[in-house]
Amino acid sequence: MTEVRVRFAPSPTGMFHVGGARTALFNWALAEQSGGRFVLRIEDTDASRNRPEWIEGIISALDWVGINGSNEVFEGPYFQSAYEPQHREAVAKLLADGRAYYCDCTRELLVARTGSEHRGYDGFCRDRGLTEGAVRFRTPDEGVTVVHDVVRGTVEFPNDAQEDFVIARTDGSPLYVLANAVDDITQNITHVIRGEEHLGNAAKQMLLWPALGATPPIWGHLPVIVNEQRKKLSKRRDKVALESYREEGYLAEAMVNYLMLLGWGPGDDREIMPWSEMVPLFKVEDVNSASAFFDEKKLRAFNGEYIRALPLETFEERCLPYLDPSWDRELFSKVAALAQTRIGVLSEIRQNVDFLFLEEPAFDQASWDKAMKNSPVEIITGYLARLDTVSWDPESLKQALEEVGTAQGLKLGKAQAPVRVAITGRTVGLPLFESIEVLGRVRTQERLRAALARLEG
RNA sequence: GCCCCCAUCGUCUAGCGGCCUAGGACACCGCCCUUUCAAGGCGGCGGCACGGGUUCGAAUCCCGUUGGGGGCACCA
Repeated sequence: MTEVRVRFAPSPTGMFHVGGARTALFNWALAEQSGGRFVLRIEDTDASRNRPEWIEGIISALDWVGINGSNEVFEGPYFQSAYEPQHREAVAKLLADGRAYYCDCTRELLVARTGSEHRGYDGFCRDRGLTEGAVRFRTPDEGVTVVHDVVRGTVEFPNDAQEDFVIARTDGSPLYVLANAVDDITQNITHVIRGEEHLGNAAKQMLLWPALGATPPIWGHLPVIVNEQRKKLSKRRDKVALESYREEGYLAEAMVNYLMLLGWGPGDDREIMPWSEMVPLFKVEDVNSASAFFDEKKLRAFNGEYIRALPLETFEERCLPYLDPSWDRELFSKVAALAQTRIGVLSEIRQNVDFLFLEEPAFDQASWDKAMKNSPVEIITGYLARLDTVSWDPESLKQALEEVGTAQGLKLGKAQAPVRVAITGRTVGLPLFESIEVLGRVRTQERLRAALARLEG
């Protein structure tokens, strides 16, 4: 069998998004498992909508999920704009072969003639023998065009519903369907695995490939990823940029794992699985043909798993970007392990440990009110009284508060609340006595006194 | 309007004619553990859209209905 050559062909018209990442990953898995090639082709032929930073974004996002040139499977990136001569050549060939013809009908003229916005082109210029204008591909009038799709099976398109579509503008510049097919042909692509929105293009390209003297590739159209309204993820409405997830503190490994499971499963009951184990198991044929909802809750759960699996030191390093540079690294190290089981996204590290570094804990009134319900003054005063002499370890610190609580008829669960808020500013957080131990005697006393003042003030 | 795709718990999926009393995961709800919150353990809730066939037998095959979605540019 010939080498598998897949491609991923994004157009740089915005932030790179999760749907694109999944498509890329599926292609990447295919190439990697077969020892084939993954071709990255940037489809930058719409200059008005392209921006260099979007191209940069695509490359760095792919790199983040593990798709990059350090693996020999990777080929490119190629830029579609560089191949315009070939595209024009193909148009010329189609024209010369009589497979395409010039057309000078304007949109308005066409609508006027057919009496409908939706009837499509009527073939008016087919035999007018024009020598300039837009170029249309002559489609068959009867029969069906069959697309054999690895995820959907046999899909038939009636030819009478297929208009003679435009392959080059009046100014001679080639259009997407044509350029895309030409590039796939010249780059020897064997499998075109892309989003479902291209299924209609496959019907056109199924006609184009043979007309250009090539055997059509194996097609595979992946289901779209949808939002809670079951609509295709949109850059406008939805949080789709891979970069934003990365910034929030999602680990690439978790994102990759989650994305692969959107429409595909390894077949057994496992879900958390490293890339290396998914690759040999992946089959496009097994990809679900129904659209899939992007569930950030589940992504977050996956991310939590991956965060907890990190060696402590690695975890600390990964947290650094979310902490102030001025914050003492050693101090952070003392509580990092306690925080590791408590966050689902790296950025959440901050609210867990900030009390250690801030001059004054970040109080919010609601937490304060909630915690200062049961004899807070007595508790804090009582605890303060013991802090001068108590042995400074979690167990002793706990015992001391327990006793103070008992004196007020409160169990530890209740008694710790005012102290916790006084110390950390929050009602939930890391284990209290470990936190106090790390904070230190002096700062702890200061905070308790400050809380007292606030209670009495 | 035309073309096309899709349909298993709320969500992602397993299932590819009998192993299904439909399995797992996330979410949700209990309980245990417990200094809060997590993590962990145990348990629970919850689904084959509907109607016809085919078959000894259908979540699995066929048809229809309904419901979702994608596409119909001299964009990509």
